[in-house]
Amino acid sequence: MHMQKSWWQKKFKKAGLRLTGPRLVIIDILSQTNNHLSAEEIYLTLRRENKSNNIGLTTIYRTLDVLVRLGIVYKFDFGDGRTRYELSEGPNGFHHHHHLVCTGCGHIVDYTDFIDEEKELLDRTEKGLAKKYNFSIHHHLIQFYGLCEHCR
Amino acid sequence: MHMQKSWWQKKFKKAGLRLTGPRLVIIDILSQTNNHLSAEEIYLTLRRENKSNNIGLTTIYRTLDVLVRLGIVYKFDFGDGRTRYELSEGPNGFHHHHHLVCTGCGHIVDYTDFIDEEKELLDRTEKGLAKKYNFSIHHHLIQFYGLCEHCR
DNA sequence: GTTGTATTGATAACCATTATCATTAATGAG
DNA sequence: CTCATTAATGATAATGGTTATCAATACAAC
Repeated sequence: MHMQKSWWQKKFKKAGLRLTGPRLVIIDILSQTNNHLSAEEIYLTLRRENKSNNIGLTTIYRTLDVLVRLGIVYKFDFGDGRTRYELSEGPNGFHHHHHLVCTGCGHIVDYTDFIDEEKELLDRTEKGLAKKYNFSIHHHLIQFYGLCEHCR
Repeated sequence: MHMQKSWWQKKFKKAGLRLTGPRLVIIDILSQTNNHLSAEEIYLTLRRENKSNNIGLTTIYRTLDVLVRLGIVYKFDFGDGRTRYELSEGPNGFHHHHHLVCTGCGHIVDYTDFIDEEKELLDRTEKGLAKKYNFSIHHHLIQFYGLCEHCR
């Protein structure tokens, strides 16, 4: 009786990488939250929840790197001096969104409004750019910056 | 016989900031290039061109910070571990563009294609987001990532 | 020119991230 | 299941971009 492999387990297999304890735990942490965690936040969450008290910070960084390379996790810079990460796909399938960043308090809004319109234009732009500049384009980044109601 | 004040000189005045030698030189460096310079690159360019051999790296960082606050310079993270800067407006007026980033070699293409279409959608999106999430939005960031022909 | 104060520069400190390397554990063969 | 191979881990130290400190300097208003 075998458990169904999840989407990311398949990616690990295909890349010839091992499915280790720390990697499972880190993906678990990321799948439990809607926040955009930094490496240190993942590390602290791990300790707090006793998921596995002895995963080193180094391993967190290395694992995140692997996850980004496999496309399982997206990497963001919101300007607060630390890199932040989020799962590219939730348990219920893709959940494509962009970000609205408050430059006052750092609050992040994940918005899905306008995504369809944006997507249409982005696809077109992407194709045009790829052809004109001879690039193979993998992904894009859209962020809006401003002040939220509290920081106004 | 007075020299006409440039657009950024007015911004300094309005903010009550002094127009110092180092600040003039740093803006000059930025206006001489189409590249996206890091603080250290500005520092080295300065030395190389003997613009003023004794401007400290600290001053570069501080000045860039001021310039960003005044909206004279835009700040970017292209994923190579150093912040990069470019003038928001060239000597010939605005020159709005977005960036295409090669994740292989770090090469950056400033593209203006599709900007008009993008602008229309972005304005609309911006208004919608501002209203729905009660933000005052100041600027946005769009980047495409991929591999250039050499890194393919 | 004088003066008050913002700005500067040398230095040290900071802190997120990466390199090192001996130890541990996932995986596949038998 | 057991073993051997080798990828992965974790403690520690190192790296490197950026920021804090503080005495010295220079801009700008009078």
